[in-house]
Amino acid sequence: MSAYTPSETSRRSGFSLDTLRYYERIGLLSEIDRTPGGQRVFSDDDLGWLGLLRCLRDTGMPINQMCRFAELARTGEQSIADRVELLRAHAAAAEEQMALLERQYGHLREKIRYYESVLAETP
Amino acid sequence: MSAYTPSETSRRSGFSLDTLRYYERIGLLSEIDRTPGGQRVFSDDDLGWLGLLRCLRDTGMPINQMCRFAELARTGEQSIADRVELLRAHAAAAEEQMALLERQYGHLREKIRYYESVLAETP
DNA sequence: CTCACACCTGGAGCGCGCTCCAGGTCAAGC
DNA sequence: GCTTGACCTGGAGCGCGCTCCAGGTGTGAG
Repeated sequence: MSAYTPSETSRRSGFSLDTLRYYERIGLLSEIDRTPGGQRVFSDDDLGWLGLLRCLRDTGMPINQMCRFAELARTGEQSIADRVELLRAHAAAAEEQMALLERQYGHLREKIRYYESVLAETP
Repeated sequence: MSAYTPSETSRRSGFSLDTLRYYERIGLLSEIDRTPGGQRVFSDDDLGWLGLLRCLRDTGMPINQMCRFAELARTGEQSIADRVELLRAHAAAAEEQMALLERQYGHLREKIRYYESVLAETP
């Protein structure tokens, strides 16, 4: 169970220092340890949680939904069913997003091929 | 070569009326026909262009890059090489985005499975 | 002709997700 | 002990991509 400075945590999580503080302010991060002087000390658990937040962000979950998830997580084991439901709903949204992205990516490739054919015809 | 009212165009393109006007203002749409009274009349070409814009948006291209693309498109055939280059760069970005999304989606599914196993153990 | 509703313009406002700042405090190396 | 650089807080500001508004005009049905 290591301890990490804010900058180390930023480096490892990929969130900026400001973002880490912001996340704490809005309740996405809670109970972050402090030195006697008041500076944050992050734990492996915190890094794990940040990894989950990163995963949710990268798959397009809006902040307020992440807050809801964090809130559930704070209530302990009893909320696991709710949490898994939230994650499943989000996974479904991510699937739709991936499908849309792939479809439009296909159109994009078509468009590129079309332009290439125009280029080939008039050299 | 049909003509479409703004609301019809909105319906078909999926962009709101406000967005259509906004796109015209910032130069993403140009030369939109008008009635003698000043109301917009969209053509099939416009709809096609809007389809392309939709594709670029959905694959995450930022507005200012789309503006650059639109600008190139206005200069005619001579810019096709530049346009195709821009699209290829964007396609590469979209590929990265898809890869990230899929990776994180995988983590999400793992997390869900983990929660499900916790649920299964303590019923 | 009238009415209702779609549309027009310019500009302000908004929601999101950070990011930056001022003005201070803490901690580690010399 | 001093310096230096990392860190603290509260709050303001920002960039993006729209979205909304007020106040007015166009247009098509009846």
